[in-house]
Amino acid sequence: MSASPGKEPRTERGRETLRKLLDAAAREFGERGFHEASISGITRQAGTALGTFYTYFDSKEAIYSALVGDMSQHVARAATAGMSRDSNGTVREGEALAAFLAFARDHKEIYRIIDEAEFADPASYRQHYTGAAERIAARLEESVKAGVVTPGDNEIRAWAIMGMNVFLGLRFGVWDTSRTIEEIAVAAEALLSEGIAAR
Amino acid sequence: MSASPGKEPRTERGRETLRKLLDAAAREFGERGFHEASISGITRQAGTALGTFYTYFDSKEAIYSALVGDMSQHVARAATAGMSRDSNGTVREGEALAAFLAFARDHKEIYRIIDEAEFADPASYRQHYTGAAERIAARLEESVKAGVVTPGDNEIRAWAIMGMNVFLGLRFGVWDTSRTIEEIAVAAEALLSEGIAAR
Amino acid sequence: MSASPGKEPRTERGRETLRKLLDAAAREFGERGFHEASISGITRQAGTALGTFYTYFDSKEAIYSALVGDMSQHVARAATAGMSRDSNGTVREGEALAAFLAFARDHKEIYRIIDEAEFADPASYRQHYTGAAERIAARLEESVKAGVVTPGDNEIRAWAIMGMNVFLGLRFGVWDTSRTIEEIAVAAEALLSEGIAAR
Amino acid sequence: MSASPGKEPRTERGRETLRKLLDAAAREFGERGFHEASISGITRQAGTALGTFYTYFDSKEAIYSALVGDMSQHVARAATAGMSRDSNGTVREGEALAAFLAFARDHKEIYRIIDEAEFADPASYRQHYTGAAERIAARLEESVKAGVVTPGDNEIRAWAIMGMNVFLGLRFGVWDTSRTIEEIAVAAEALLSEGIAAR
DNA sequence: AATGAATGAGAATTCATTCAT
DNA sequence: GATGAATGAATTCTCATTCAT
Repeated sequence: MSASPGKEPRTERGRETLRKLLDAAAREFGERGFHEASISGITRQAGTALGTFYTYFDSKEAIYSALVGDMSQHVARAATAGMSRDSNGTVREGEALAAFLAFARDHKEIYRIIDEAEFADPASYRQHYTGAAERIAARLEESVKAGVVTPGDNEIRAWAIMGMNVFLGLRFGVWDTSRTIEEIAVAAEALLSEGIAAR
Repeated sequence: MSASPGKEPRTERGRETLRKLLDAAAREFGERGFHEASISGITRQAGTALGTFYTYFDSKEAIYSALVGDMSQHVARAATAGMSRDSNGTVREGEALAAFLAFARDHKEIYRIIDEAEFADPASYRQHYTGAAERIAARLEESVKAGVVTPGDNEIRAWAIMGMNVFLGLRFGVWDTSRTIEEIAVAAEALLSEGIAAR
Repeated sequence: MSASPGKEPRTERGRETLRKLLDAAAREFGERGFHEASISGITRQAGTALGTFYTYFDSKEAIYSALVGDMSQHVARAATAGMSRDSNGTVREGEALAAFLAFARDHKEIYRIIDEAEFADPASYRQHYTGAAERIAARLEESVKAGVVTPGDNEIRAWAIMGMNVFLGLRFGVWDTSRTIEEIAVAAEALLSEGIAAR
Repeated sequence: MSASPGKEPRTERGRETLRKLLDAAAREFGERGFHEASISGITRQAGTALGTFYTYFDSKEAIYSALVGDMSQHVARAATAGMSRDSNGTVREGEALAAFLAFARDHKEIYRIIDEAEFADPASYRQHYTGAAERIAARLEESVKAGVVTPGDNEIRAWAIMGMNVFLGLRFGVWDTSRTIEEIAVAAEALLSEGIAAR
């Protein structure tokens, strides 16, 4: 399913091996990073022979790309899942941030894998963040229509919000977990809804 | 000055060679990224012999570290230089963002170099962003005292603002320059000062 | 029939598969040469599964050998077929060359396959050229008896004639076809019958 | 001198190493053929480290190409050297053949290296044989002017003569040396000067 | 200080062949 | 007979680092 073109497994046994390889790759890339990771490390963790890797993937880049795509979906799903059905506006963005922070704490390797794509697989990296920004912008659009968000340039806002989330996730999700997620999310939502200028 | 300890140049000629190596390294790392870059690529661009590299640096990591430190200072100086003497509060942050965007457009390699440090030299990466966040937080503190910014958790705010800046810089500084810097800075400052919630 | 010993097909379906493999091998070896050719390339072109190859052949060498033998027969038959029933002497050799040139133009892969056997399967190579030389020598013998060719060392002559044919075939059959076959054959026959020394 | 571009040695020590590599390559390719030969085999025979190979050559193909060029010159020089100062016409061609046969007997590896180039490095192969044919054609031209050779298509004749020589060299120079060189050369010259048709 | 040759560990990739289904 | 997944040895090539001059 995420094998290289022409290398899709045709039997059940093949599908199992492919899955083992992808799982092993997530571990290997997560632990060692793209460049330090090795195909033989992946197959060792997967419990297959070295050559088996090439039954399903063309190269190290190919499996990495497949993986980034996979994980990008996971992150998107986690953020969406964190939003309550009927919230909108800055509240909804706060929920998304909280969900993202929780996800980052649980899946530190995903952070590493997606962000290293900026250098190892730029196309996937761009696609991941462009997609995320578009989803935020679409939510803002909706909220503007609903009258809970002021009109404005939602593309710029979306990239600003995403940047906030990513850096808060790195700082308070991955590097240091001594603060509660609540705390971070509340502060960020306040900034987002009312700004910080004294009036 | 940024040579490895014990390898500082002692003559004028030595200082020149060191400078040539650092400039060449900025180009090489900027063009090819840390892992694809090679020492021989650096010395080729510097016009020196391969062995000369080790007269000034202990390793590839060492010169990379030196470079990240260098660039980190440049970025900080550029942001500071963009702020007018007597501005404060969100206005000052808007000016810092504008200055940063201008710098990013002129020095696209900084993203490649500083951000890849997350994987190639995590200590420098952390130091760069921690330093930047501290400077933002300190400015906010001042502004709170001056009464132009509401009291709040300035550490969280600082990381949020920094994230905004970094992603706006990547999206509208490096990837696509069809929007004016003004436009971006104004929208970001509005978000920052008043938020986006309708009242 | 040309399968490896003990692997001859026993059913009609088997005979078809064998034929598909041999045809595919001619294409694969012709296009890519012995070393670049791969079993999987052969089975891909044949439209069979990889493992099926080993139902009929013991190894890559085995099918290559079978193929060289096949082609060797084709070449011999083509040369013979070009000779008119009652010609002899140098006329007959001229006809054989013309037939060979026509064959080479139509089957450029034979050079690639037969000549590469010098390195990939020396026994077959030797057998091919020794056989061809013997046939030429036998024809010369006949012609000597018929009084149209002067007595002489027909083994040496046969190898000389064969060398001529092979290089004229490569140069004017495979590499460049701007000259007519007639032209080449006439010039070669003249050389062969009267030599080139002025008298 | 025959290193890959940009890899020419700059010191005496370098020139020595390059020479060792080329000599080792001639042995390795001669013994094992292009495909069976390995870089590590070459460096083992040369007594250098594996990596040293890449100080001078870009690839296995590159050193092979350099070698074919080298050997092509050797062969040409040997054939020329065998011709007596004032001979011409078919006599001269007979001398060239005798010289070539002697050379082939002494340097069987050269035969193998140049002929395998048809598959491993076609450009060099073509260049080698095209050059040889041009030299023969030029000699014939001269002899025609001198009145010792009849006018005719000297390009076709040259390729025919070259083919004769190559196959006689393979058969009676490399495969089997039970006949004397004299014997072969005399028979070939007779064929060439008077042809074999009875009159 | 500068030079550039030498080193060798390390990694990706290929592919003939085997074998269970 | 046919299938296609699994195997792993073998090979090429890279490059940071050392060192003699």
